[in-house]
Amino acid sequence: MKFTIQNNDPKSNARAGFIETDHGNIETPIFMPVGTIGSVKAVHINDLKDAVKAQIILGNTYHLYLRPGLDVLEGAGGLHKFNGWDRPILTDSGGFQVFSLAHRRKITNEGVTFQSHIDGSRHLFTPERVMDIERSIGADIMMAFDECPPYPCEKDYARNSMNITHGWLDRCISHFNKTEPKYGHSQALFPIVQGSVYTDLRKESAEYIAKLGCEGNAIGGVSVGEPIDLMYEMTEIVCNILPKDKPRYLMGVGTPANILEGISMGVDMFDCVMPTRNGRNGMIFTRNGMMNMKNEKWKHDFSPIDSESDLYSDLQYSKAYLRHLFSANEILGPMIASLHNLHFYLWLVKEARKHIIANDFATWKAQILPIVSQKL
RNA sequence: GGGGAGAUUCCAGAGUGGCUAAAUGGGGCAGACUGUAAAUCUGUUGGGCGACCUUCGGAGGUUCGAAUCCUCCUCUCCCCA
Repeated sequence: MKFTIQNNDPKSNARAGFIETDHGNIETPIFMPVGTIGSVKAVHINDLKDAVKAQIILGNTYHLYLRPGLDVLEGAGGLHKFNGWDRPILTDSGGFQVFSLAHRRKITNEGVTFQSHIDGSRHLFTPERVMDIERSIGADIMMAFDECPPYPCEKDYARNSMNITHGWLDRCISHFNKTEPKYGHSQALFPIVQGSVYTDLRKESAEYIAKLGCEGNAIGGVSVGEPIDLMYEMTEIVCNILPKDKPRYLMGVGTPANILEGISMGVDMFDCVMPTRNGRNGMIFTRNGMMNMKNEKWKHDFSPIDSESDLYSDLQYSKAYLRHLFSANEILGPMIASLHNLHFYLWLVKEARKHIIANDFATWKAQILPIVSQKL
């Protein structure tokens, strides 16, 4: 994996670049659709490639390990072959599930004992085990196994959690270096900065990770319910410490506004369930603001879903029809909305990239941010 | 023609003397959603939007008090001829 910066925005820390992987290049800043269980919910691979123009998607170690399981994934020849996505894939390590499935796990220095949310069976995840699983999945970018602390979180807990994450990280790197990719393409390992909302912990964690010289670095433990200003504050602190010549990944973020702010702080990669989950729940993001397509106000609005978009379905279907699909609980509604939202998110980062290269990102951001954030 | 059951708030459907503006479900309306246990979850749904007023087929009656009891009327459904 190789990261090249093409241009730095003169008035912010935003930068445009590209990442080269064995499955193709990724232009940054980039948004990565989330495909937890090996599928970006409600969206076909073909649409993801041709309509959304997604460049990289996510998978999740914990979920894929439980189902379909490693025998199936290895039998298929890795996740790329299994789901037909031949572009880059990033796998989250299951660290977020340490947080989201908090009531069914136990954390020790050794690792985490999980109880499966599917059948209640117990599983032990250690850093070594997670590296092995991510090797079996075959992601181009593997995330280190971390603990994502909740918010709010006492400082003592946050410090201890950060130290555990750092200890696990050392073991991840060591095991990563001892093992080989299984499918002939190279894999990179990204460590994850933690430290909750405490500036000194965040600095300590970022400095710890900056020294390791990994191929890319991630900021975790944000977007877990903390005030947005705190998220921005932590992101900024960490970005200023992480190496400039390596991609920075802000995990789990976020709204269009969050992404624009993140880019201006120097973040290169984002992922979030919001475009797909909110899409399934009837909410769409557009360059003119956010719309709840279930609302009565669209009932007789026969104009295209998004007339400024170049996505076929945005022009083909009307707002009234999309509202009807949601009212009738038709599966096509979530499909159209998810596709639309992903297309918009990818459009947004592509536009941002264009303006970074044109040296007017900050101006453009100031202009578009209030517009995309409003409710229609 | 004979016998029986029933009419409840947008719909379906509980309720059978006061705790009932009325269960529950559906529908409607609105909100939430940030490394996905999510095609999910939450709120609200007579009016005035205060301690107030009008509701449970219609009219009358019993009672301190009725959606709930009585009388008549209207309509619906079922069974037997």
